[in-house]
Amino acid sequence: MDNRTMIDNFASRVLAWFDQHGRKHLPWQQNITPYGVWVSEIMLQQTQVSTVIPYFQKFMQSFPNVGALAAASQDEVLHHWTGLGYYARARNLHKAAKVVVAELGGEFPVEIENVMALPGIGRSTAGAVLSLACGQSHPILDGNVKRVLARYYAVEGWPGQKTVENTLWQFAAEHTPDERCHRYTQAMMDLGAMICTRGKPDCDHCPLQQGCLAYAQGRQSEFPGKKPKKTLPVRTTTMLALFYQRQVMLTQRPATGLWGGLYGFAETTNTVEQAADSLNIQDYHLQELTPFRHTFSHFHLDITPVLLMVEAPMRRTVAESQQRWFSLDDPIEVGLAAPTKKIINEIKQML
DNA sequence: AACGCGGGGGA
DNA sequence: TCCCCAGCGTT
Repeated sequence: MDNRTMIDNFASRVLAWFDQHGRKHLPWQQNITPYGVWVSEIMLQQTQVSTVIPYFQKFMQSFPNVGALAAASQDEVLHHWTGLGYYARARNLHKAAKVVVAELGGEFPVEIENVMALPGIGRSTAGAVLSLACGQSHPILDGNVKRVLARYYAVEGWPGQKTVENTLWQFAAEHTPDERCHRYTQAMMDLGAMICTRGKPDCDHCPLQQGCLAYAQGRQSEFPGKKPKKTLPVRTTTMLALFYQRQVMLTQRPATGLWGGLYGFAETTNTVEQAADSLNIQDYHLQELTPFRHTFSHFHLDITPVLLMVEAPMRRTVAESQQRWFSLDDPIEVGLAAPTKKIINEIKQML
């Protein structure tokens, strides 16, 4: 075990700060349930609080409990994730809900090993849910906590490196108290989000200023260490917005990989004429839309969208059976990537 | 244009 | 076990 006091000096300063300044009125902090905290933590994994809030509220309205989520279709779940990004999070959340219903009697597990066994939940998210929703004492290490600890201890190196991450986990565990762990977990996230920010940390109001090595050395901006950067390759694609009687044709993408399970426009790296030919389109009128760049973590995608107004809907081959026509007059209730939505909006503007 | 974000899955 | 992958908002 460890030899930490129940609440060490570090933790007590963090907790006292939280009592005064911490966030206590976030939507997932009301009527706290493991399910609600779980959903919020998954949404928060790569996304800031202000972005998450409206998504969380709509999600919880549509899927108020784990049973409702498990019973929903994947399209319905991805639709609620449209615009949030990292769509594997939604697929894993949905998959995990089905596991909870099918194998755990609909009860979210309370053993950390069982929580971590669910798809999409690792050590940090498991610790966050169990401490925030169940009052269990577990450390977390999200981006906020990494920043706070890397600065406090002047931890050199990029946290994506295993050794650096292990060091940070050790510090995280060392300070996590047995008592008031729910508030401590929330406090560390708030501290990173509100005080110990990436750009301009507000050290004057930080409860950890005393003892912070980065502050003492005036090196706040050097921690955490930066990810080694590489120039992103550029890929190009032409997106074909097939248009017929105020409807656009979208195709569901494969379940895994980029934009997995989302609906998108037909794409080609050939000419529009060749693409139209291979889609069995005989007569059409072409209109150029606004090209733009969409950037992923690994590459830039330069998108040339074209509006392809067809005279008749093509017959579909078996391979194209994922194709569906969506009316622009109705809400599109499937998952859409941001560029797809952007193109649809441009088309709507023109109508 | 650069940056940062948790976890999955393949090497 | 390591390393690559992923989509946005923010700065």
